[in-house]
Amino acid sequence: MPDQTKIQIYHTINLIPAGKVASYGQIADLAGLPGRARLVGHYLKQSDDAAALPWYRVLKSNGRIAFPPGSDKAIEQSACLMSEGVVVKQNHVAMRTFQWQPELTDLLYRLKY
DNA sequence: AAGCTGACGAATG
DNA sequence: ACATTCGCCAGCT
Repeated sequence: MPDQTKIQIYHTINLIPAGKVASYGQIADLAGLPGRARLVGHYLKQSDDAAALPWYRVLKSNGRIAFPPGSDKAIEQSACLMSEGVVVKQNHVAMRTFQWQPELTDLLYRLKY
């Protein structure tokens, strides 16, 4: 039996739309695991591309990339985000404009009608 | 068993 | 914007 919480977390990460980002804590919350941000990082690390997850869309709550500036991973993540239209400057993203907001976007969509 | 280490977060100075 | 402190807890010494 696979770990249920791990599945929940992977599933939630898969819901992040291209061109948007989410924080580790946000993923934990949406997966029903409030306060477990570190667990998200933990499972994301061990996943190692077998799951084809959009790991690069997950950032720290303050918009910073979780890797040291200039590191291979940081550069890779930055490149992936830029290719989706997310503006990355000095290892950080403007959460105000790029953070995924599920329920709010849902509301805006309904309000069109 | 006890301590440390994290792809973290929020609050505080 | 940066550092510190504390909360969090699965996995490894």
